[in-house]
Amino acid sequence: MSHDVLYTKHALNCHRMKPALFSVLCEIKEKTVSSIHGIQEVGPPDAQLLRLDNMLLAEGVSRPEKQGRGASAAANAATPGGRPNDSSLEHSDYRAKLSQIRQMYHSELEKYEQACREFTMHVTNLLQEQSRIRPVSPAEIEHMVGVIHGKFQSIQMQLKQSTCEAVMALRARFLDARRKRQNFSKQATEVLNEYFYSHLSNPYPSEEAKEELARRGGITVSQVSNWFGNKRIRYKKNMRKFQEEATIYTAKTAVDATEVRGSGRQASPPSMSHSSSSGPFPLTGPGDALIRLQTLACVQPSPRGGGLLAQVSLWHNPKACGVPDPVTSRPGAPVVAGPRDRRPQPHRGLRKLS
DNA sequence: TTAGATGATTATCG
DNA sequence: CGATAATCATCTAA
Repeated sequence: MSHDVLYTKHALNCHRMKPALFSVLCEIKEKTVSSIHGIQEVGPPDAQLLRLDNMLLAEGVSRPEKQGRGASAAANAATPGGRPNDSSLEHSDYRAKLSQIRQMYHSELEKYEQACREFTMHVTNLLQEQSRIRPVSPAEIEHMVGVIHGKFQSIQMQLKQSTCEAVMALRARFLDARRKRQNFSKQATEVLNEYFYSHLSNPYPSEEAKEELARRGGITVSQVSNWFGNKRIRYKKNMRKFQEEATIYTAKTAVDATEVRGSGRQASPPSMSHSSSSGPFPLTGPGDALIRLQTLACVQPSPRGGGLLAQVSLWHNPKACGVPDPVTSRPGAPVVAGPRDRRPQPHRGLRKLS
């Protein structure tokens, strides 16, 4: 059958009317060429594609499949605070999964490019073949190639899109700090509680105090802020739960004070290199004793409502002492929406990758 | 295995 | 912007 094709083609090429046919085709083409040029839809500016490319590059999914075997393992230092802060194990897990994604991405990309090349070649050959029968300008071939590349590029964009989503999910999975929360060290909680209970009347450390606490506890300043935020709210929520802790730490500071005052200093306060004007920490204010009295007042069983002392203002908020009001608080009440409108919160995790 | 403790995040307010 | 209140997700002791 291919003989037939070859034969007809050959016959056509040698036909005596061929030049005439060719010129007619040229004429028709001349009329329709404007419409071809009209289809100049070559491309959206591709801001989206650019963003995807940038992100893939930033995540290390694109080009350089770095093979840093051997030397990279030793380069894992401790956090500035002190503890080793693990992360090498999960980090390797993360990198393994990222590498998997990258492999998939590259193999798919390679497949697409291969297919694109083959298809382009095929079409080009076809057009060149036809150019002997009908007029086909190089610009037209160029245009066809451009169209093909555009199509394949849109396919690649889908690939990049899904790869980006996979990487984002991976990042969210591993980088969400809540997923690998670690309790603070004894030292850190000690330092924080010490400050909190010796400043019960105003447990709002200044920025410098936060830095100092962070340094002494081996944690970050924002962790100090988080801790104080949590502590204030939870202490206020029910103070009876913290009574024991309070007595422990207030007693501790009291003992420390007497020790320091009595024998010069035998138990050296943890390295106060920071002898600024305000000193390490301000001494206990006169209001703290009162607060402790409030605590004790709340602790008393006092079966009917909180004690009278419980109404004294605590920090900024004049209400709420440890004992929840039996009238207004309904532990078993149907919590449909709660006092705060929590929306469905779609896609927890895609935040925070700037 | 589970309930409570706890560090971090989110939404909202001044 | 920092504080608060609620909530999430993990850790830990029983």
